[in-house]
Amino acid sequence: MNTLDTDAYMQPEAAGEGASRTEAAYQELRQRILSLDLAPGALTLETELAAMLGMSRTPLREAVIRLAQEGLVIPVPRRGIQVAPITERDVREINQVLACLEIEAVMIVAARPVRDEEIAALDSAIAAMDAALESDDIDGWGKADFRFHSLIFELCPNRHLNQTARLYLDKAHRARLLTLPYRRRPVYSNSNHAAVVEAIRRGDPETARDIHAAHKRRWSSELDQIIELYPSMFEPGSSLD
Amino acid sequence: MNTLDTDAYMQPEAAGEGASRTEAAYQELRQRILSLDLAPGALTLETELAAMLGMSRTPLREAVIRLAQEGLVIPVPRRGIQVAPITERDVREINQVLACLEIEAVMIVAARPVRDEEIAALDSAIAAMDAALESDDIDGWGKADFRFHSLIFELCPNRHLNQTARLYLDKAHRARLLTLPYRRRPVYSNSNHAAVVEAIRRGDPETARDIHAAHKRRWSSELDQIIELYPSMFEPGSSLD
DNA sequence: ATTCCTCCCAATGTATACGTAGAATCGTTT
DNA sequence: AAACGATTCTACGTATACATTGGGAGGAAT
Repeated sequence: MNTLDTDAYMQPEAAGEGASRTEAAYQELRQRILSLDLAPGALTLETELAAMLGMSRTPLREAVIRLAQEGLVIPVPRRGIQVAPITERDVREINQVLACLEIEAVMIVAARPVRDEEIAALDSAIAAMDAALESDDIDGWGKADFRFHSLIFELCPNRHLNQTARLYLDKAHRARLLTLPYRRRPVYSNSNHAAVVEAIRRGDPETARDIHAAHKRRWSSELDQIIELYPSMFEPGSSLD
Repeated sequence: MNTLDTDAYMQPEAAGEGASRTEAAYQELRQRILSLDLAPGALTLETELAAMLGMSRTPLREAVIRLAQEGLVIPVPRRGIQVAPITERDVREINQVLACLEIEAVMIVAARPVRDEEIAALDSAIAAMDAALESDDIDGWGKADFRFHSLIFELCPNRHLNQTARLYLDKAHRARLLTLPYRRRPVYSNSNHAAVVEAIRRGDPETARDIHAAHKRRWSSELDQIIELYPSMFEPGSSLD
């Protein structure tokens, strides 16, 4: 770390102590983008971002390159770094890929012996979803649902699948932050998830796949309705045009 | 120089002459890695790579970061940039993900109207595979096969799927460069591909999916045999896993 | 007023400088 | 001789300097 004399720009919290500045910038920006704290479509200059994060342009650029590779950011030559907009098309495409990966993952998980504690973790996530539904906590429901799907992928021994899926999971989550306020209460999701877990416990890949596929198909059409109802959702709030 | 048939360009701009040094380094290194020109597991210092490409460390690092994000390279803190090794596990995982994505893609393509010229392109790739098989040109067969699968994804309107799949296609291609010399003549692949194209032409998603799924399953088991026969294939001087 | 041209500036791409940390080497001690 | 310690040296992370280039503002001409 660079702690010679003028330590004017020290970050007191610094959870990730040993992490490099590049890594810190990457995590920070990623978090802000995924949480919509940085608005989709927003344009910011490298210099501004660097200043915002209290570092020079070098580590910032490296972080941005990583984010660009993930599709979370689009460097626009002379205008700045653009936070990836969320188009209607993106939402559909992302969910299609995610569904495909997730169905595969569910099948893989069900095809291998699963420990009780793993089942318990899944059940716990479903319980959290139920609880959130009871108290009309749609945000809490979203979090629990995200946790459930994360778990599915984590239980899957295919690291490549896991890694790629997480990327799409994150993107889907970001998109969902836009759609959540407009969704009706997602009642069937929970019973479907429970049925999938049951199939996993029984070690029944085909059933798990079918249930999950059906669930995904249902969600897809629900998404279509939402998109149709609120097409303005995806208007770039702070886009250049 | 080293121009393989993988003309997978990114969105920004064609990587030709006006490209930035970062872009040039990225393309060049990527090509070399995918063609096994840079051996899996090889360690090279940033300085050496920069010198090799005739540029300073800055653009080189940016290229390396992109490659690292794709999993083609692993920067090892004090030892250098490591070209991603190819483990047996990697091969299995990559093919599993790719199969999953490809089956989805085939279904999507078959579900939408396909123009004659698109069918023709697919047929042409299959013809090239046939011709290569006739003349025992296993390398030519690999290229044509790669082209066929690329086409499948390109005909798929889902850009996210396309992009992610291309990544896995490239990785799988790299792994296949190792296994190609050991493969028996892949006779059934061609008839399967032809059947898939036929299903696509008829607009029959389910059949296309089933055929392709069966094909992928068969290939997967063939791969298993190869791996079992030649486990030494995957041990260049890497020491991870 | 609109359009085109020119000039200026600022944002980026790239090179370089610099401090730090980790590894290897060499010397010392038991 | 082996183990431990100090020292040097090297590779990397980060900051900064610099050149280029594209874009926009302003002016002139129609």
